[in-house]
Amino acid sequence: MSSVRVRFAPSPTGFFHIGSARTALFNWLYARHTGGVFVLRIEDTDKERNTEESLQILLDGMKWLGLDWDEGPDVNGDYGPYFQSQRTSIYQEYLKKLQDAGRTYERDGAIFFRLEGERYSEFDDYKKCEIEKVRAAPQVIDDKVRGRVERAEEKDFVIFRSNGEPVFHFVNVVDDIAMGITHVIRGEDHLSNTSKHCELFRAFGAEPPVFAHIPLILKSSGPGKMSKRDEGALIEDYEQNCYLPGAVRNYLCLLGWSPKDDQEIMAIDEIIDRFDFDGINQGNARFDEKKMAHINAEYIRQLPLETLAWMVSPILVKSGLMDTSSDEDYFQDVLRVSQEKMTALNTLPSLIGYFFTEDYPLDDKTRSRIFKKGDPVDRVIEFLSTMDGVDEFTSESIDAFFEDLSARNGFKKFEYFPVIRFAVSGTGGGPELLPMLEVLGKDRVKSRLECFIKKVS
RNA sequence: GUCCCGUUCGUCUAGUCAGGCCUAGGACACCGGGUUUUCAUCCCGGCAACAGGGGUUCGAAUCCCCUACGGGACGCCA
Repeated sequence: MSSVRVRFAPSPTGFFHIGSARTALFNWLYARHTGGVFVLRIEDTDKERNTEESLQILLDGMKWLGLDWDEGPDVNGDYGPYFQSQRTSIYQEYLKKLQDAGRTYERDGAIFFRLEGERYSEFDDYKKCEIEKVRAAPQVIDDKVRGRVERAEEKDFVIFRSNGEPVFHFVNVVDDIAMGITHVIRGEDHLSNTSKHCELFRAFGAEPPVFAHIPLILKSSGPGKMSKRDEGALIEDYEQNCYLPGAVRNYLCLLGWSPKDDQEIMAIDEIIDRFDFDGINQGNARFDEKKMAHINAEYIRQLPLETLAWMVSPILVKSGLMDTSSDEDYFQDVLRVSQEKMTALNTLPSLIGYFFTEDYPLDDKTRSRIFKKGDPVDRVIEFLSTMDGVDEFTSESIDAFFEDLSARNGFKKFEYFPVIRFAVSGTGGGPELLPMLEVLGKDRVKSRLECFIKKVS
């Protein structure tokens, strides 16, 4: 039995940031690795930004990534409620403890937390004014990622605003105590807050949890950490763009954590098994959309055909290429020959669209390439006029037919292939030609070739 | 400005804690070749890094110090 309790404590802001998602992921991985409990706590004290919709985006994102929580919204636990907006009485109770201990005072209507130590006054270059400082004892944390970090807080800080609401540092610590959180895994941007939090833990007579400050995700180019405006920063966009959640999750695992051998594509169970603090890096990681796309492509190509089919079907329906009455066997055949060429699901309408419509566009670049030397249409006419001789329309028989044709008239196969591909698909790429022709079927190929001849003549 | 954290190919990283096994490994990207007589797949090859300077040591990517650079925090935001 494990006693580990970790939490992810997002505040709903209307989007699910990739950095938050990775923090959630690392907490989740650690909980699953240790057999501990993963708590989802919603920090919704900022009333302005917290709407029902914002919460939904967050929960959807968590579910999409497969990060299930053991306690939190919709999942009852012994430490609820899990919305900070519903915990005001708990905060009042804890505030009273500090007040009774003489660790608070009021100024300008706000309640401050009083540090212990020698007080003095100093000009603050940052705030450009004289402020009261405190020589407090340094708080030493034994960070699981960074090792020993020592920092002294030097100013009293607000714990309740003048409007009566508690601030982040206060609720965060109180909830961690009240919810029995044992390990706090969060972004490095909180490292400097940790001395504040330790002061509070100690003032409450509680031993601080184990801290692990994970590196931040930096924008792919330019300075600074990833912000919501950067390309690829929002989890909901990946869902929108038909990324596979497992691929996104796999990539996120690799940003700031390493299994230490050269493995990259890993099943989630294996990652859970191998995930631990010593695999977490100290340096920040720069986001790389190309690598993300690469891992997504690997996942797509490994997908079982049935799974691929139900993922792709709505995409094609949406783009108007397919409807519910479409031929299921044909659809599966198309996917079977095309899967190895796929790199992204949202580009599928352009990659395999021609399988589903007779009104496919002819790519200009390919057209000029094919028509550069001589008139290849003759070849199409020739093939069309003799293709009735092919009984079974399979890769093998079509291949044999071309061999035969070549032997008779002296043309090489490659003098037929490009133009025939172009004629039946309008593109210069795609699956291997012969299997593709087989899937399209004799009738479709024949009528497309006829149309093509009319179109280009 | 003050405090905290960091720094290995363009990028993610292995190697650092326990100094010799490192001629520094893998992956993405890029470049070249091949397969596929197509391509956005696949295979092979190539390019490319220990931030700089001082120490310690027989020996330093690895330990120590300094500098530079990067990141973060310094809110009655979270």
